Order: sequence, then structure tokens, then C-alpha cells
Amino acid sequence: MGERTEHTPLERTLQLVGDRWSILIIRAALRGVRRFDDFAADLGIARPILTKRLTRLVEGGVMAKDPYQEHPPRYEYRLTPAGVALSPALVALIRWGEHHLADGDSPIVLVHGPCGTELEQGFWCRTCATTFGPTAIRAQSATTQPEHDSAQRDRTGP
Amino acid sequence: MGERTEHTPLERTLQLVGDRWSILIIRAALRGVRRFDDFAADLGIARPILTKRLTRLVEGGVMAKDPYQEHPPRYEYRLTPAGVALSPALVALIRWGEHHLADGDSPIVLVHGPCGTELEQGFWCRTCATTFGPTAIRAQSATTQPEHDSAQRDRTGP
DNA sequence: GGTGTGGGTTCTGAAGCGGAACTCGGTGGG
DNA sequence: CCCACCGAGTTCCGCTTCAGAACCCACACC
Repeated sequence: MGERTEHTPLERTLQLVGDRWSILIIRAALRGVRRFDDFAADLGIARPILTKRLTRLVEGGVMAKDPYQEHPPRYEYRLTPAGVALSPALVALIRWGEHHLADGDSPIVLVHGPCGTELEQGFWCRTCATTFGPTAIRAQSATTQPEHDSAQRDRTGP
Repeated sequence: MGERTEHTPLERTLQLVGDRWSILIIRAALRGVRRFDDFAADLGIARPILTKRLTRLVEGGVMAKDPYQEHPPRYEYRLTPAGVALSPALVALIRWGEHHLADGDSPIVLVHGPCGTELEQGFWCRTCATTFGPTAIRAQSATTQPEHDSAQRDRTGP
């Protein structure tokens, strides 16, 4: 049996959200869906699978299960900050589908809300003050300097 | 039998690469793996599954199957430009795993090759010359004005 | 006290996945 | 000429996961 303890970050990420539904659940949550039945209706997912996926996402820190009323104890599932941090991945997948899987029936694009311009997504180096493509990416151990707090936040850009 | 013809870009993307192996196959291809047996050995994937995944990725335009020698006819699988265009999604998933699924054993980060600074990834609006977070994203039809549901509820900050 | 609602759990099949063994064309060595 | 070998799959079998529908249960409302 597979003793591969999925050691790379990508493998661990895919263990958590790399199935057919988790990403769609997260997208629904980003749109404001919170309750079990709303997820089920919105996604068309089988309810037992939804139970399992939500449980796994909660255990993985992507979502949180909070009571929203007491007496009939009812819960809602919200994205944690870690869950919201998956947005760039979602957006990348959506954009890729838009540009490379167009069926001609629904040309929908993601835009910057305030101005309506189609958004772009790229890699940005703070030091060089430049954007760059995938060929300039290198993986590197961070043992010497555990600088983990970079977080893509609203900034003024390149 | 789900007759849902997966109409949104995200659903179509996940139909193609939203299984347990496709993303890992694409990562291996980005690292230079090209041949059937090399994929099998590198990933530890069962060979019948690898056959199916490679076939689907070729049909989906993500990879191309080209002969690399004639007389014993042998083929290699390369990423197409569309396949390389999935890099931002891969990088987003890798970075998320690095930052939110750290097990303390392998702190590896992605850096800008030339200078070694950890890369950032964000949404960029050419018109406003600014980067922004997920709450400022809106989905909009590319042909007409924004009639597609605003797709965004109020959320706590990113 | 019956009905409705939200949030699940049990039951079935039907897919998909994993492992090993087998096939098939061609090549190279003895 | 014969046999081993290599790359690229395909078959066969067993196990795990998924999908669908039905069912359960605690409570609230009428």
C-alpha cells in the first residue's frame, strides 16, 4: 500500500483540495454560500460526499464550522483566512478555463470590480520590482531565513 | 448519471485536470519529464491510469504526443503552450501548501531565480495600475455589460 | 401534534484507482 | 536464428470512492 506520505507542498495541497468537489465548494463559499443545504443545492453534490468534503476542509483549516443559532443548533461553514488565501489558485484555474477551454457559449471573464478591466495575474519580485514568467521560478530551501510572512495584499503595483 | 454539462470555466477546467494525478503529471512535465515510463516511475502512478490521464490531457490540449524516434516508434509527451499556461495555477497551489500546510519538515519556497527573493503572486489591473485582493474581483460577460450575477457577497476582509 | 426545516447518516450500485502480469513491435547480442 | 530486452501500453482482478435516493432526528411553528 502506498507509503508515500505526500511530502511536497503540492502533494499535500492536493490531498486536501485535489478532488472533484473541494475547489467548487470553496468557490461557492467565496460567493457567500454558508449552509449545508445551500452547498448541496448550489453544487448538485451528493450529500454524503458534501459531509465528507466539508469535514476534511474543516480539519485542513480551510473552512470553519460555527454555530449561527443556538436553540435548534445550526452551523454554518465559512472560509478561514487560509481558505480565502486559495483565491489565487481558484482564479488561475478559472482564467485558464476561460482562455483555453472556450466553448463559445459563455465568454465570461474576471475583471477588476471598480473599473471593469480584465484582471491579470503574474509573478512579482519585490526586490527586482518586475513581473516574470514561470521559467524564472526556482525552488529553494528556506531554512536559513524562515521569512514566511509575505502575503499578497493590496499594494500599489509594478 | 450527471447530465450537468459543466458550463462554467472552472468546472470545465476541473473536468480536465481536477483529479488526483493530472496536476502532478503537469508538474512533472514542467520539470522535464517526457516519456511514459519516466512519468510512471517519477509519480508512482499505476500505468493504466497514466495512460488515461495522458490521453485526456492530449485531447484537452494540455499536452502533445510527438514521436521522438521513428524506427521503433516511440513517443514523448510535451506540454503545449496551453499546458505551460497552467503554471500560475500550479504555483498558487504550491505556494498555498507551503504557507498553510507546513509540517515543519521541509520549508521550501518558490523564489525569483535571478535574485532569490520569494515570489509574490497577485491580481493586477492594468488600467488602475494596482494590485488587489479577491474581494475586488467580479465576473462579467465579455460581450455585453455586467449582467451576470454580481457573484460576490460581503465578506470579511481577505 | 402534524408539518417543515436544517443537517446530516444508511443503504444500495456504479465508477475510478492500484498492482501485477501480459502483449506487441522492434533492436541488439551471441 | 534465437532469445533477452526495452518502451509503451493493455488486461485482469480486487479494493476504495462516488452518486442517488431514502431515511433519521432534533427542534420550531402553526
